[in-house]
Amino acid sequence: MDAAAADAASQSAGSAVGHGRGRRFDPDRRGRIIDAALDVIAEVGVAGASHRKIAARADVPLGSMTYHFADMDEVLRASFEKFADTIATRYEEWFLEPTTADEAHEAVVGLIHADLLASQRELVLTTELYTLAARKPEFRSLTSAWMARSRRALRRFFDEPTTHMLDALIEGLFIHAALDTTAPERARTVEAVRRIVTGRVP
Amino acid sequence: MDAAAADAASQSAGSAVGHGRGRRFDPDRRGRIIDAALDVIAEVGVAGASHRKIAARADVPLGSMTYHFADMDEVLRASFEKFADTIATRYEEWFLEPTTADEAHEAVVGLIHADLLASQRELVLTTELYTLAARKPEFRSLTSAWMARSRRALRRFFDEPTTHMLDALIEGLFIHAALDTTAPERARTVEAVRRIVTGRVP
Amino acid sequence: MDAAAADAASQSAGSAVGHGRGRRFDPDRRGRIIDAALDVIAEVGVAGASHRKIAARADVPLGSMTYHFADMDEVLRASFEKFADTIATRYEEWFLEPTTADEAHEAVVGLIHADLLASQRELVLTTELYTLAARKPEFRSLTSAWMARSRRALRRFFDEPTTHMLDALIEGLFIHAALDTTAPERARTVEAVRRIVTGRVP
Amino acid sequence: MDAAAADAASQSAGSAVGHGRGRRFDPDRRGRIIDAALDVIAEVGVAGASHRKIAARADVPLGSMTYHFADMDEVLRASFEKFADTIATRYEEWFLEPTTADEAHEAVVGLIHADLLASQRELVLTTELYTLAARKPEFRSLTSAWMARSRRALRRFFDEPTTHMLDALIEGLFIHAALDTTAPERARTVEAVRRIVTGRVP
DNA sequence: AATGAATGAGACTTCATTCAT
DNA sequence: AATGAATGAAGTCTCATTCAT
Repeated sequence: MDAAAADAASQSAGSAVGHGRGRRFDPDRRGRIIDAALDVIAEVGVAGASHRKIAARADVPLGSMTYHFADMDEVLRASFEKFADTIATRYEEWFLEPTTADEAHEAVVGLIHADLLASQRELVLTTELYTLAARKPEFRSLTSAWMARSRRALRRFFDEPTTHMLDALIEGLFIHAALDTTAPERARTVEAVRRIVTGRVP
Repeated sequence: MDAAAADAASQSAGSAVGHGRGRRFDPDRRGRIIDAALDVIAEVGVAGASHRKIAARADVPLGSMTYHFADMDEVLRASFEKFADTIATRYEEWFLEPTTADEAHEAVVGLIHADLLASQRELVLTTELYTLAARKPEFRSLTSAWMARSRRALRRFFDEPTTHMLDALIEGLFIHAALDTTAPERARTVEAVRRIVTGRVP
Repeated sequence: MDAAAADAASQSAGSAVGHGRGRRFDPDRRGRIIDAALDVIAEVGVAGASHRKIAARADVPLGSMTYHFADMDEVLRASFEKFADTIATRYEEWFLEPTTADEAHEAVVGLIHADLLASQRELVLTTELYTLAARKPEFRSLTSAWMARSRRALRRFFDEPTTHMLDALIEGLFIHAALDTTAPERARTVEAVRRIVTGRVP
Repeated sequence: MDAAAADAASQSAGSAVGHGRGRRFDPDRRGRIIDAALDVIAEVGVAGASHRKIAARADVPLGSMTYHFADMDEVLRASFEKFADTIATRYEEWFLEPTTADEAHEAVVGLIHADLLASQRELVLTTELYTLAARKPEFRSLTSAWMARSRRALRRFFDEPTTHMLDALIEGLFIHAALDTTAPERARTVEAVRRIVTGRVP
């Protein structure tokens, strides 16, 4: 279907405009390549992603890949930049709603048990990014900035140290929920968050 | 190297004649391939690992790879099995020393700030395994078993729910310490652990 | 199941006899290899057949292949020898029944429209043998002997020249029936045989 | 046809520069690969043919093979398409000359005893194609179309049923002549054709 | 007599990148 | 500015055969 669509497009473009060359104006081709890259990575991993697959998915000529991005690393960087931005934005929006610390507490629990856990795609992309960042320090600016935004969102409700602890706890609960074969218990999440949040004085 | 291995083999064979089914020349070739695979993965990632590279590193013929492992996935599975076992064992040993909850508390903090953080290799291998597990459920038995062993080690000192929370907190602190560009503060780790551990009653 | 069966067999042999070695008495191992080879060739062609596949199908150790047969060509030769013999025998039996030329005429038509056409396996093996014989003269002794037996069966009812013509006609009708996408018409077969058989004088 | 078109294209490209899409360096590379493939198949069979051998024979880089053909099956299909077309064309030309049924009768006999039999290469390629068609229905469109063209050539001289019978007889005589170790007798061929052709009334 | 272990060669295929246009 | 064609390198995997037992 992708191929057929491409054919149809180039043919109709050819007959209508009489230009011979494929699509002339494609203002967001770069953006489409990035979206396609994330799709491909979600499906086959950074390990399995290739110029060809991404180009095919984006319905873009293969030569276009190296035209827009010097090499694969640049594709990865741009893609994960967008991914981290998307998730961080969602995170921020998630914490726009609550107004009290108690509501924020609820929101944190919900974050782990409702939202993120649901999406296989985002779990995979997140761990792929972590792997990249673990290996290549230049990707840590992405993870670092992402964490900073997460904490800023929490900071509205909690003091600075609590924010850090809570952010780490969320991370750990999320990872374990995702990679453990036994389902997490919500009550435990509630309690853990409570301990971090209210444990201020011994 | 081949020569050395062969020598060793023939010697051990010599000492225990008629042992029965011992491999003829290279008794631990499988094991050496696994070690080599972990080295290669640590260096270039699952994405960059290949039969060729692993075989070269293990100093075995290329054909030996698919003789010992049906396909790449089997190599990965065996390698990460060993890796997870190694780390889990170390974790257990780490918690053999403390005898009181307070000492255990210290040990937890030390775990994050002293030991694991130090090793780039282990950070990388851990995230690679997480990525694999995120994508392929069959790898989750590894991560799941690993987590179970970690919790069992903690269980000597803490009740069941606290064990779970603490384990998740450790995970999160570890990940954030590794992927954040700003160094973690030890005091915050101490305090976070304290809140989880002593937060038993509101 | 093949694997399971093999396991079970070797285990029970081991525990009952305490011999350690795999099956001791396997008087018709050669024959089983040949049968397996024909199965494999029918499935994946001479092109796709390999020692490994045949050994696996025969439930025989790989090393057993080169023990019983010097090389692949010998396997092929023995296998097609058996195949040609099987088919020729069936052919002979087919012509044991008719007693008059008219009945033989019927039998010829039935041969093409009922029997051989039905079996995909035999069609495939036949063409594989023809291909082998076309390329390697040493396989022509097989095809030649097969044809001779076919003609001898027909010779009971027809004179020598007619026998040759009829045999060729049967071959051609069979091939065309098999490789044409439009089904053959029985009436035409009947008429063709009639012309060959009764066309003795102009 | 491919070859002709390509030639025309490269010539016109030379005479009318800027024609647009002419291939850059090797206008009929695809065609040359096909020819090489037929050579290789004729020599070592479909079983022995490989990308490497064909590429070497065509003097093109190995990577060029999968660039022009998605996989080996596509190479085979294109090659046998060309082969069947070549032979069918020759067949048609062979029957362009005779004008009477008697001359056609002569031509049929000559076909078997003079022309096709002579060429080991064509015998081999023919049986290889039959083998392919026997196994894979998608190759039967080739054999089927080939037969249809043969019959059309005969149809000029004989009625429809006779055409079918004659075509099958030719096939059978050809196969048997090729795969029998005893040479066929021309007189018998003459007589067989006569019986089919003149056998109209009993 | 028989076989499990082992391996180098080579199978098909995918790939990132170059190049001429 | 943009791209279709092309290719050498490397990918995974299968194979026939050898070898020590």
